[in-house]
Amino acid sequence: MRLHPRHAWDVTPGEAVALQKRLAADLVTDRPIDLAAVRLVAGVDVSVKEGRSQAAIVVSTFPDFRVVETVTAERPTPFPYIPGLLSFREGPVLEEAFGRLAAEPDVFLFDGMGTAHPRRIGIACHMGLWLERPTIGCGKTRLVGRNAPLPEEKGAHVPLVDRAETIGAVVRTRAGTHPLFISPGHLADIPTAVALVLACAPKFRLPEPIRQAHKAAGAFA
DNA sequence: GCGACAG
DNA sequence: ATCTTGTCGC
Repeated sequence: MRLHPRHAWDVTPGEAVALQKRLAADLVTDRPIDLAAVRLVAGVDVSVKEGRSQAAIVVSTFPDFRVVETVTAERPTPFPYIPGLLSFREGPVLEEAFGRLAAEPDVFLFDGMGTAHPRRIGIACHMGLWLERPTIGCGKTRLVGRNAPLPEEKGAHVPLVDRAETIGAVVRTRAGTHPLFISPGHLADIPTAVALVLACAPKFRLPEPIRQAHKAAGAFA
């Protein structure tokens, strides 16, 4: 895919925070995804083994999830894990993997946050700027925000709120399991992000594209 | 100063 | 994220 890099990744944590504040102003997080037009969805994930970061992007058809393309990339892990700065740890290897992608997915699902972030720019937002295509953040645990009790039934969702701002939604993709923290990345909005994630998780807690990417990322020794 | 803290 | 076997439950 053609990428649109906005800066180099070799920065200090302090510089990373400054970059996030500048980039956040360019995000579009109130645009509905045209769900009826979605034909291809991509799942994005990174695993780390012995100081090496391994990225996988798996593109599949929607809504039947048949894999049409898988790309991977691997390189030394360049940045420590610091809550709020995940992009700077996983961005470089993802950039390399995106560059190898031939397909042009209609939407990308990320393992991590979108706007549900202290500065409203999680990894799904950040890479969305590189892709200039709709992206969605799918966190397995909370980074920031509070929410009202979530009903037990599959499909239930409540707003995720931080500093009086609704930044995403807590979503029950499956009864009897922990919910997902969903938020728009770039070129998306909360309602359609939630709807797409639910459509991508007909059977398991995690959306199918992310399950496929997770499997691919951890599967190349 | 004391907690919280995506992957 | 990763270290790690068997085991409880649908």
